[in-house]
Amino acid sequence: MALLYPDAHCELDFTDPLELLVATILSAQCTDKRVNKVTPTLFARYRDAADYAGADRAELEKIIHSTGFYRAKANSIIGLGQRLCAEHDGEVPGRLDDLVRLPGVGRKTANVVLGNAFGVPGITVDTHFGRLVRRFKMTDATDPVKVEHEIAALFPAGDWTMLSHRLVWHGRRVCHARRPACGACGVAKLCPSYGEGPVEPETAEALVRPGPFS
DNA sequence: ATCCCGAGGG
DNA sequence: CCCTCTGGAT
Repeated sequence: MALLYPDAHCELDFTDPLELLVATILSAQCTDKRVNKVTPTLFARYRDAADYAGADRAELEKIIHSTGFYRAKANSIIGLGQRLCAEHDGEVPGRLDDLVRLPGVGRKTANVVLGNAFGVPGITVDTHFGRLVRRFKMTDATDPVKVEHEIAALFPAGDWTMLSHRLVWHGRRVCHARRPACGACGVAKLCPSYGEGPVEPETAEALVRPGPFS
């Protein structure tokens, strides 16, 4: 597949596994700009897993407050530090099984870390990606695992980490949730949702209508 | 299925 | 004012 947006990039450009992991936890239900605003302070204050493990809860919450869900995120991050120290020698594990068991780390976060910090090609299905896929009717599934399999079948030997970045970017900047910019979309003509305005995945017709990949 | 939570856009 | 934001845990 042609690269639709050559300038697509990951705003959270961290190569350090721990920083990337923490930043990704913060990014839950939160825009990247707001995450980027707190990470300099955060990473200056806490440098390794032990720092997070022994963090003062109130202080940590204050630093990450503006990212929303600060209580749950602080819990996750402190618990994360403790678990890394107790079970992983203070290092971020590079295996999916281990990552997903960490507090505050789900499938999406784990895949981001694997792909970007460990170079493991993986598909990252997030809210943007999911919406885009449903609109494009690559699948009618909301199950991330099923979506990942569909994507894998469409792009067999590609760089899935970069592919995820590009499609996430596309979902964010073009295929908006509320009012998609179909005029700026390179694949609008291939999209079954195009021409009838915004079509939400819940609309049964959109799921039944034949598409280019069905 | 529901909760967690603040910020920014239309 | 209402919706959405690179989710995860219960």
